[in-house]
Amino acid sequence: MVEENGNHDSDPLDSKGISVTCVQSVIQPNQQSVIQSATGNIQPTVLTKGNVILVSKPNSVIQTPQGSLQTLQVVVEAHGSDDEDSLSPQNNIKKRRDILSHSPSRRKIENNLNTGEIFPKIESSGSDCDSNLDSELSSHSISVSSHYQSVLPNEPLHLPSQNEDVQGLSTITMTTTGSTTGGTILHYAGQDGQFFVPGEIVVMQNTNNDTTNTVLPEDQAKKREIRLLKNREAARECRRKKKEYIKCLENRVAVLENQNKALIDELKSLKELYCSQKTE
DNA sequence: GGAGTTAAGCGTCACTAAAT
DNA sequence: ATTTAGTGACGCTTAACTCC
Repeated sequence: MVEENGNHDSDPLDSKGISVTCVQSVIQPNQQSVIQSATGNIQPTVLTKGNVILVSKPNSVIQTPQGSLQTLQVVVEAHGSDDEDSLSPQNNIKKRRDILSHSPSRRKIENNLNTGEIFPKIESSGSDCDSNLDSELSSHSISVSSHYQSVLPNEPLHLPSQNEDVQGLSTITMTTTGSTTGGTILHYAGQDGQFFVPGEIVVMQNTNNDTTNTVLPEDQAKKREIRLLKNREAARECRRKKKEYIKCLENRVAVLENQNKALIDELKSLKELYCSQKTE
């Protein structure tokens, strides 16, 4: 709630979102004071010169033994790490952007795919249901470099080399047998299993030997879903903190400007006093 | 009222540092 | 080495605003 501190090491926002911070001297009392926040908490605090009073609630008040009251603005400041992060080497940023420019967003890829009408359009509305569908679709699609092979009924189905151990594709030898209306019956070679596939069959063949995401197990999709959910919440929290940080910086600017103005006025009056005493 | 612009917010991806 | 949390960047949507 209230912190009096002289160094710059404290975290601006603790894990519970309570602002605890310190900035350079905004208020410099040199006697014992009572800090009273708007919530009514009273903490006797000794303030030495150069320290700072920060409150997380607006309209808090400082009360000195002399009885003078001072309404405070909320001032919260993050420690230097944020600024340091933003000052990372230029080539580092360039590198990142380079990578990003060569790695278009998933949505973009989806749009490209959608124009080919291979997949149903994926709506990104953020609902759980949609994100399920989203994750499932992206889980089961092969990489962008995959190509597609159309198979017509009664035609032999050409799969990747059977020597390749491509999970879910080459390990299953299939032949198309007699087509039924609007679909094809597929048989697993050497097994009794068979299933009906309505419409034209499209085989997605992975060309880069990446076997890991050909078919993702259910728990992998679930993991992804959890990761996305967590990241979504993390992003929300991150934005909230950022907003708060910017607000606090703006408040600090206002306070420092006021202080600067007061100091200029004080200097001016002292100069006048000095001049008048000198002329006497 | 429709078109264009802008700012804010969101979800996602990629990356990093810290924790395990 | 792997996992996790935090964050910058990107693309998208939407609301508010301005101009014609």
